[in-house]
Amino acid sequence: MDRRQQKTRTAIYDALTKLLRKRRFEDITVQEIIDEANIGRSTFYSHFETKDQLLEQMCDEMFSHVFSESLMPEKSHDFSANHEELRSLLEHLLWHIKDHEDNISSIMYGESEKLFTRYFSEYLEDAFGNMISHIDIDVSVEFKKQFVIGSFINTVKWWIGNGLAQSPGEIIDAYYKCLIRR
Amino acid sequence: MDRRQQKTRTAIYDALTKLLRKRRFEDITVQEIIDEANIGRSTFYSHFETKDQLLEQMCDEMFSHVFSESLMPEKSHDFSANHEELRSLLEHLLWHIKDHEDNISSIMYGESEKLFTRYFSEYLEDAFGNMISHIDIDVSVEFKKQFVIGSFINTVKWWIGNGLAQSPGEIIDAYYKCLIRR
DNA sequence: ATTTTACCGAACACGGTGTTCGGAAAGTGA
DNA sequence: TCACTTTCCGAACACCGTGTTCGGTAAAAT
Repeated sequence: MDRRQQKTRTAIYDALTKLLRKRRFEDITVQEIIDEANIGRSTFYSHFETKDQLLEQMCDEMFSHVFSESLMPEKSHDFSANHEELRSLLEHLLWHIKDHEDNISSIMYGESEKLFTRYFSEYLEDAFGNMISHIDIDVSVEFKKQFVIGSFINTVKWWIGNGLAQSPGEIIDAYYKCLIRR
Repeated sequence: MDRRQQKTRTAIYDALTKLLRKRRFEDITVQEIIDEANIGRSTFYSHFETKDQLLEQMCDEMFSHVFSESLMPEKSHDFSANHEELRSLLEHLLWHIKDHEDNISSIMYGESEKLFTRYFSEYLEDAFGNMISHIDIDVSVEFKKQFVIGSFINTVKWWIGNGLAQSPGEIIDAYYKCLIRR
């Protein structure tokens, strides 16, 4: 693969990441990205069809790394027997997020937040999967799913919004305490 | 007050409401609103400085009605003694939302969802207020607040997203079951 | 050395936003 | 009814951001 392509690609990503630290994606102009990345206008458009596609691809790359396969449990695994395992999976995930703090914090404001929520939901639906059906409350499965996953994502967003002030362990702890109430 | 003003104002609101049923606010053009409302361009801009201001004012009016003062408990009221009271307050609130189903459902997609969340948070912070500090879990007050309010808003969003399929009572029921776990 | 590929950037077409202004029409008050 | 005030109308305009085009240059691949 041509080195030139890689260079401009990362230049664009870096430029956008930097700009996202100061304003929301919607308010950033293609011209600004171009200037910051120090590339030509047509070069930008030969890499990305639109500004939105750039964001989508950048998020794609990042989130697929954060939620990497290595973190996924076996589909068939049964967490009901062992809550500790799910717990450590989630904590692991938060550590990954912490690793990408810079990028993620930038992305979490404005329109791009929704991409995060989408990815996160999909991932967690697998992660929580059969654990949810084992929660013994007289409420529809759909509602339970919505509640458990929604409140987790919420918590993570809150955590990120607060600048990741707590450790992943503390967050999972608090989340579990609120959810399980032993 | 001049009848003409009222007429164009409601014409604009109605037009936007109608258009919002089909696409997101970001994708709606001022020209479309004007055509739908059947008014002149400069008339639109004599009522609203920008397209965004229109949305904001419309939401302002609507949400302040949904979360109307009549629903607010006394600031000093202590819900800890009587969960039933908070419960009926929340159910009451959901009925109000159901009354405005048309408008709210439209607004809940796209950028405008955030306005809803903002209003809702502010309102609930008052409503839940001192109830939260009485939840006996070893977790910071900030976290509890985030968890309780966040999961409630989440639930309501989910409910709206599903076309308000359940009754307000059912929703509050399920929410309480998940939150309290007696 | 030749060919392929990527980059450059000025110029352009297009579409949406918000402004201006003179004239028409509707409301107000005597 | 007549003057007057307010609102509405809409065409024309300036402005800005998006995405395209194309001839030329530089870098990489063979």
